[in-house]
Amino acid sequence: MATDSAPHANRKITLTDIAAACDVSRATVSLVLRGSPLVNKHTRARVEEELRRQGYVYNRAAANLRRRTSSSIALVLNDLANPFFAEFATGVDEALGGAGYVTLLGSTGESIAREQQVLASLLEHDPAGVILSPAEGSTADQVLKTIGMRTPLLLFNRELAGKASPDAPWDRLMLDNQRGARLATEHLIALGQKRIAFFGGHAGSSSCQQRHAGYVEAMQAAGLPIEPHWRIECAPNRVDAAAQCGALFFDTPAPTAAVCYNDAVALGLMLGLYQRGIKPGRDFAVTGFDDIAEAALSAPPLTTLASTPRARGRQAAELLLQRLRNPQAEPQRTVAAVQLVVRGSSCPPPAI
Amino acid sequence: MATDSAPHANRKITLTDIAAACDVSRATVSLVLRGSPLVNKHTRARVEEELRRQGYVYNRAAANLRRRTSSSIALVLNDLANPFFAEFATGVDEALGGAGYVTLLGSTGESIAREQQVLASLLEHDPAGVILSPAEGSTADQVLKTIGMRTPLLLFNRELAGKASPDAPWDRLMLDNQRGARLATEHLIALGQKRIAFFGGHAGSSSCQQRHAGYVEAMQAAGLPIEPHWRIECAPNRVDAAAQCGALFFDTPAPTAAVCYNDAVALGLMLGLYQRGIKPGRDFAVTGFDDIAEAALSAPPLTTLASTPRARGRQAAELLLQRLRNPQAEPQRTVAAVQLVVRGSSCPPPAI
DNA sequence: TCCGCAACTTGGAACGATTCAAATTTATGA
DNA sequence: TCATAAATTTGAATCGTTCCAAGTTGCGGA
Repeated sequence: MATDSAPHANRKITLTDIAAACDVSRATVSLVLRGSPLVNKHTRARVEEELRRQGYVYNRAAANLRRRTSSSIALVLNDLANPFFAEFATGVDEALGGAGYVTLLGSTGESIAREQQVLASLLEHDPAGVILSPAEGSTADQVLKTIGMRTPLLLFNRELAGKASPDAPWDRLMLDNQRGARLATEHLIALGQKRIAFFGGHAGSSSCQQRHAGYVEAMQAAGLPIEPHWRIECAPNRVDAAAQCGALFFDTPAPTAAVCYNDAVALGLMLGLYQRGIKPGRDFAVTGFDDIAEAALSAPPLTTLASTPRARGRQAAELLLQRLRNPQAEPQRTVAAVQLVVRGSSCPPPAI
Repeated sequence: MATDSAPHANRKITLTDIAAACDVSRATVSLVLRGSPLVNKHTRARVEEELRRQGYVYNRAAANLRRRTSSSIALVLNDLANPFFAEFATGVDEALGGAGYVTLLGSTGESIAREQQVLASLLEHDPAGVILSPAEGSTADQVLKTIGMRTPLLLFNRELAGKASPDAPWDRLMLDNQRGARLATEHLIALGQKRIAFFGGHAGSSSCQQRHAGYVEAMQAAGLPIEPHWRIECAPNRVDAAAQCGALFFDTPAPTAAVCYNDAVALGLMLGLYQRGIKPGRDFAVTGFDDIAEAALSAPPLTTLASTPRARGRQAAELLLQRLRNPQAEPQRTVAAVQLVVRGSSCPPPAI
């Protein structure tokens, strides 16, 4: 039995309906809605009662139109299905929700064409700002063309390609990939490792380049040799990593440790090692990057770099909100620290 | 060097600007925008050129206001950080994007209070519909109160609690938990297993109840005994599952197989088995539920039920879009089939 | 009694689009 | 050449809200 207060109506209740029912003007109802101190206590009570009674729902779109404001932020991700970005999105939504914004979601699946479409479509909804983790190969010119200067942009995780990129007028939040990989490498070196490979990722990707640079930095600082064929590329997933494992052992002496591009690659590599009868964490040291949920639960648990994606999401949202408050400030580049988490997969080299 | 066509302007270009520049009325520009055949070919070209030149961006909010339409759908998830839901969200966004809708995201983190807030906030943006995977314990009354009848709702994954729920007027998309667990159990029975436990999950959760029911169904159909202490509860994660492993072996003869609540539990159980020197897939059969990414990569690979969350996301979007096209149709309850994926973790019982 | 002031309240014009009936221009045929 | 039909174009109202200038009311003091 439906009560009167749960109307089956499909026509939506507006300010005008409430005003008519209370015999006041729309202006007054509007003031009540926004908690203005101007309205009489008694009037306010009457109006609020009526709002409740009729089940009024505020129409933010109309208000935004009139006030020339916006209460949404577009979040465009290259791969929402990836747990890292799912966590990131959760953090973004958390922080934006707290600030009264709503998240417009767009997932591009690493397709540049779809990125353009998604951005264009979301922009029509007039977001106050955009958080973009670009698809691989996405260029600054493209993004500049669709977003223009009309909406503040915060770039996450990857730089845009193209010569326009370096001095493009947007904010950035990046992970400290280089330092992270350096920490991992230094950790292995401190354990006594000398023959250390860099395993996984595509040399084309900017994050892979940065991580590799950190590895090189630590190796050189320690005066250790960097064998070019100890940099092994593979797609950033477990399956391909497991398949490429053999490439580590083409020549002797083979490496006894590997700094991996990320956790997925590291877990895949450990799988591949097992299959060859090599026990990671005892015969061979492995480090990852990201600290995904499984890292702590693998056998052995994975030494890796925690980037706390949810916190990064919150941070991204904060940075963008800050930009909205202060549109004239200089573009800002923020580099988020990552933290080395030592677990069982890293070990000294086996005694000869 | 910024060109004239990439204006640094912050004032937004509207129909009126274009109309003025082309010396036509706003009505004409509007017709051009929507590709009406009414406008003269020559006029159209002129207007389109000007649109491009000024970098006009359509204001969908204004159009929606006037046309009393909406071009967004709210997606509210109990746990976006969970890969299952991240995949689901990706599927939803994919399908909605294709249909010209934009996704308004909300994540509730299993908090009922936050669910209310998020729903209320998203509703103010006037979505055409809502897809909700409710937080555990969320009730039909609450949801009915915030959403009312004003917006079509599609419920995913979980039923709402409360007596109002059964005949509440919304559509549902559920997984076929019962049949899935039955298939897994039947598969084990076909392998010759007789002593089969049901492992993991909270007996309170509706999905766990359904899966358990499927297990019972298959056992009874095969005339096999169901030992009450062979139903072992644990939190749906690896750590707790591994810890509870011992409970399987309290009495003899112990079970030789387990139907697990989900993959996380199954993987944890396998870990626990290893620790007791029992080799899953040889000494003990294990099945999971969900077919998460790691299921195929564990050792042994996990026999499980694939629920293809991305496809479910697309399906959810489709169902909601269908409802929008036909608001008067009867509420629909859809049960998505799950598919048994046989891998190495299921095996015959060890020879006596 | 009248004025001034505080405390409320309100009409009507925006915001950026769409719609439709009506106006205008162009084309057609006798 | 002119009436008429066809092809374009347009003015003004409208969606649901906000904002501002101006209006109303009641009250205390001169």
